[in-house]
Amino acid sequence: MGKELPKAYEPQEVEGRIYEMWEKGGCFRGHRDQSKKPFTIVMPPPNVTGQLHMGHAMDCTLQDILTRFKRMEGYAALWVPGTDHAGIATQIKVEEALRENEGLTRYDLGRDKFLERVWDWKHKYGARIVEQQKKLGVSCDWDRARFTMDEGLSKAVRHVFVSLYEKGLIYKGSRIINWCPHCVTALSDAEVEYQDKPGNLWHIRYPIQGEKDKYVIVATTRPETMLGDTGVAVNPNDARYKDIVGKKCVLPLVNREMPIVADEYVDMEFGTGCVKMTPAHDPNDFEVGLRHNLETIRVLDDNGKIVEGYGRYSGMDRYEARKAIIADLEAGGWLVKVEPHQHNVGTCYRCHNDVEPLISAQWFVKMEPLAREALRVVREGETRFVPDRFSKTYINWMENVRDWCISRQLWWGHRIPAWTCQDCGKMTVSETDPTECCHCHSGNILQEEDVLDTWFSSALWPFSTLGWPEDTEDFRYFFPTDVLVTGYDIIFFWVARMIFSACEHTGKPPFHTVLIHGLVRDDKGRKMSKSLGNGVDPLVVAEQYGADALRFNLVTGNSPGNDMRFLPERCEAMRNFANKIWNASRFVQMNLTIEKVELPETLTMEDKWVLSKLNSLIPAVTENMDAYELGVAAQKVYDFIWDDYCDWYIEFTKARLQGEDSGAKEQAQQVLCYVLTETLKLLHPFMPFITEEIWQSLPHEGDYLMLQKWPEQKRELSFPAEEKAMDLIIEATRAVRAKRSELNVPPSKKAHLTIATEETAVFEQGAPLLKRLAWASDVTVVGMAGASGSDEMRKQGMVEVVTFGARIFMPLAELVDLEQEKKRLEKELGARKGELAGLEGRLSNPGFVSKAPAQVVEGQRARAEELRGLIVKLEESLASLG
RNA sequence: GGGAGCAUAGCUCAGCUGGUAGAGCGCACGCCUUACACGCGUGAUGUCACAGGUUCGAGCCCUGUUGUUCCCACCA
Repeated sequence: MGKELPKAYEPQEVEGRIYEMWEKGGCFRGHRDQSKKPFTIVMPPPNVTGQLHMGHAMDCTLQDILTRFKRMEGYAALWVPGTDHAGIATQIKVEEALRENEGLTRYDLGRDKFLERVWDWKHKYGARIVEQQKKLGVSCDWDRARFTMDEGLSKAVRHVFVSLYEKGLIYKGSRIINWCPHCVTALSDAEVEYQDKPGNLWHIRYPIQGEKDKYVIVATTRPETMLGDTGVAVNPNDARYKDIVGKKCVLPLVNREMPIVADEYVDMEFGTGCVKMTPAHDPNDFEVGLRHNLETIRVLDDNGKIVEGYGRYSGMDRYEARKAIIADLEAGGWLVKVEPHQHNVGTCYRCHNDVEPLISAQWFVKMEPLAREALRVVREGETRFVPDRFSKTYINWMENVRDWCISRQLWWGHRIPAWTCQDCGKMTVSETDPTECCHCHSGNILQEEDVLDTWFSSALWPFSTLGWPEDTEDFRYFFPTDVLVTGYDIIFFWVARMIFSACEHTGKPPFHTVLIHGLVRDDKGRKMSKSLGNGVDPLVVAEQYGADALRFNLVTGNSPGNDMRFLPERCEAMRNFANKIWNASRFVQMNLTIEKVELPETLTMEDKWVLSKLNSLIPAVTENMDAYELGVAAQKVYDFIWDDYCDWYIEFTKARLQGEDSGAKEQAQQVLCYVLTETLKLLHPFMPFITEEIWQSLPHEGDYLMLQKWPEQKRELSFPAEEKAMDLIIEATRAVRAKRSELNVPPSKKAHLTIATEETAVFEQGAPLLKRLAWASDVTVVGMAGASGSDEMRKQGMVEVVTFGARIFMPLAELVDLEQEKKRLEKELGARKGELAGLEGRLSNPGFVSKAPAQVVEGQRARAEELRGLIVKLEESLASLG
């Protein structure tokens, strides 16, 4: 207490210190407490590859707000942090570094040595992420931090794999999958991003066998795949090609004989109506091939190069081969025409190179049985998306989901726990490393080389982090978790998979609410990206404006699920807000004489007004929080602090604080402190640092603001009459100020106010407030005893201001331009009459009176009554001007 | 080809279950009114995309149109 505070808030000085205090105090720890309800959030684990970006900052902020709110509400709050090993992404990074620094590939090092390097990387960057998160003020339980490749989580992965395998829900098979030749691995469907790219449609002539000068003309966007063609298909209903179905054609350049088949798949309208079939490199062709027994011939190797056996093309990269093949087709007269064609190309979500569909032996999760329950829990509302529209996205995806390719040809990840016997060929799948074949007991077994999709382990995150599959106390108490907060961009990758995984393995959906937020874009609305160089580093912003300002920026001014633009000037505005609170607190602390905050027995009108305002703010904010309308909640607190507390209440108290009456002084201090303290609690989830810092320096009980009880509405602190009365005072203050401003009277020039009103009691009480805030030398309140008094004052050359509650006179008439004043009055009168006419129209409408809620009708009646009174006063005032 | 979002003040956006529009920034004028110039006071600015409909009443609900962004989908 009594500590001298700097004039401007310095977040850099405060934040680190406060965070350390919380950590030391164990404030973040989630304690199992049977007397409390748990509230659990698991953090979407950031990749160990990178650093925090603005999207993470938003994601963390939302989670932190919810966690802090629930913790204050009395829940046993637990927020589990962690990081993801991010298979492909991390492996690529480490490989790049290896190549750049040492000119080596992972193969040069070998699997074990390479993995050591990745672990080094993980330790370095994983720690950095934690540091960054702490700067934002996240209140997660660091003791429970997990990594997807921790021993416990790896056990969970093995357990799930074996369990699904034994249920027949995991299988290995040769199917068309998406292959990234750059990352040299298979991808799941979700990992392919489709982009419209300009390309060509090449029309190629395939001669019909045994018939001179007869051809079929096929159209293709990927001519290099022709090397793997094993047929041509036409639509069975296509009259043009009826006669050639069943015949054979010859593949140019390769001279392969291929059947011409009829299949419904072919669209007669597109291209020439003839389609070359490449079953090994196109998912549709693969299907057609199955129906017609076409051969599958793979012509691209894992690196996207043409395989052996194709002469000069062999060894060529796919793009090189395309050029060469087109050139040769042209030279041979096989190329009929080329037309530009926009087409949808699949690209790798990690490296953005074109993906090649190809046949490969991979592991899959059978989705149909798992999707059933995952659909049910969302359809029946056991798991709810906020905003609700995302449940449609989810359902639509889940309804159409295909089997999930989970094997990756990488080294970094959970190695597939399957061993093939070199003697009998049988597969052993086991949670613990087997020493012999489960079938023939031969010791000659070899483990699969591949690892699992990163998302296979993240899918288990909500329960694997709590100790599952062990039956741990944490798991029993904290699971299912409550809210999952994430961006809409990973609903398919992650949210969907967590839901079906939890349903399958724990029998429960992993959380009851999925809070979806949008992307943080740059100030021009573009995605922030490394290549554009338009990314804004949250830590730089936090350093400059304070983490609280950054957090407040990220949660206000946007609505759930929608993207937001990051505008630096908004950070400035939020920093100004922080500073405003800081200075309000400095004011409260100046000459503070109380040591304990207790509301006094007797309260003034303005005390009751502010308490009453606060009292209705509390449930409003709480309701918004419960409805996940965090931005609205924050905005309400902001408005209360700036408008009600600072602009009005603090000003109201100055008269008492600077007066002689020590009792009144103390009373004002009590109310100031009380309201500030309660407000700091409401603001704390949004701006944890500054609120804690201020709270610590105010009279308080308890150790930490962050562990205080969330405010509750109190019936005895609701004062509607005083709110109304103060409205009159505030309105009068405004009216006087407006008039003075209009007349260009500086605040230093005080004027005596004479207030004619029917609410004499209110204005007498409010006189000291008006005197101060309306820059009056003195205030005299007279009754509204007829127009005579008013006329008298007008005669004395007073300026008159008319409000709902009063006529206010001040001796500034010499400054008034009569004509302008008349115009102004006429304008206001016109507007007021217009408003009244509207109201009267509505009130005389039987439909409105009978159908609208009584409360609304009553409100409008009262308003009309007020307006009538005002209009009378305005008319008189106008008349007096002649 | 399906689905979704958005269109509100000069800019960026709020607007909860329908009761006649708000914020921040910017702009204009005036202020060092002893917490704050990262501030204070006052003010200007909107056919809430367009057209219909439901309703006593629509920025908000329904239908359609236009523009725009995104997601999903195997059209070679």
